[in-house]
Amino acid sequence: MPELPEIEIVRRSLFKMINNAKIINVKVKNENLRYKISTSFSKNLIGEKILNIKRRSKYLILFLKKKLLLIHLGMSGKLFIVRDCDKKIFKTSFYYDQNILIKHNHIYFKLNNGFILIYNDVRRFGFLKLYNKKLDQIPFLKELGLEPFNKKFNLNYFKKYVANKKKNIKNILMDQKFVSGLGNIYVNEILYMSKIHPLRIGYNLKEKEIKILIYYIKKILKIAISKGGSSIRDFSNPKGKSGNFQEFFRVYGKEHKNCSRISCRGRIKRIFLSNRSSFYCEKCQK
DNA sequence: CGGGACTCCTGAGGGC
DNA sequence: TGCCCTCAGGAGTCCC
Repeated sequence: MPELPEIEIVRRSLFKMINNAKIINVKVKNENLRYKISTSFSKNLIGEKILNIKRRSKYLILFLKKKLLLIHLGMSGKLFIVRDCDKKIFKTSFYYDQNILIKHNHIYFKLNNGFILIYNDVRRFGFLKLYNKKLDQIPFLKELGLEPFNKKFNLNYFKKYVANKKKNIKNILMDQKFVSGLGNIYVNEILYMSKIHPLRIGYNLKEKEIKILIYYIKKILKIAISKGGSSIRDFSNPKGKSGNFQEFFRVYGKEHKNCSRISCRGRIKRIFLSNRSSFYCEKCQK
């Protein structure tokens, strides 16, 4: 599901509602996520207070007193916050919200502020891991490239990385070791806005094009965050509110439609790169 | 190195 | 109605 803007929306929502809360109970309904939840997971979390909530790339990090809880939502992971008014909620891996069946609740965190935090994940590609380490010692985070909003993510960094890369630009932008937080939707949108073809080879990019790419990477992510992220299928923040950046998509999912640029009106094509859909305008993306 | 195929998993949507 | 197929905001591995 989620890329940087969606994770940032989730983080802000969590921060408002559960920062400083104490975890008073944890129930694991299904330990078979991407990585198996360890048997000591609940025991190690009960009694801990949430002291801060940060985002790095597509990861959420809950800071506890001496521990860190790392959360990755994979493709379909969600965090819900519900009022702790239904005593039955801990007994099942589903519940009804306004008569809608919510399935695939895998972990419940009962908090001392009247809320329950729920980890829900249909496809179970996401994971949660508890660490006694410091942030800079966590393997998943150590390998990540720069955040797009980091000042060091600039022309020099980009040029240097791309200089002798034979990779195409789509896969370069998708590579979390280069720039972290972009995923399939936003890379499609960024390349479209930059008028750059997804198959362009890294070392062939001109300085001017790199500048444009950097500009749109930051700009599109910022706008997406301001719109509450993208809700195609069913992304929502932990309070259940959807984002609406999907209404502003210019290419993603627009195969066979005309380019939205009035001066172009070319056709939007779809190709597959590394098994992922790539949408682009065959006329204006060079 | 790079890219394609395939893996994890469930469900929505289209075609017939 | 149902069945079969493809595809899905991620990311890793294996193979050529």
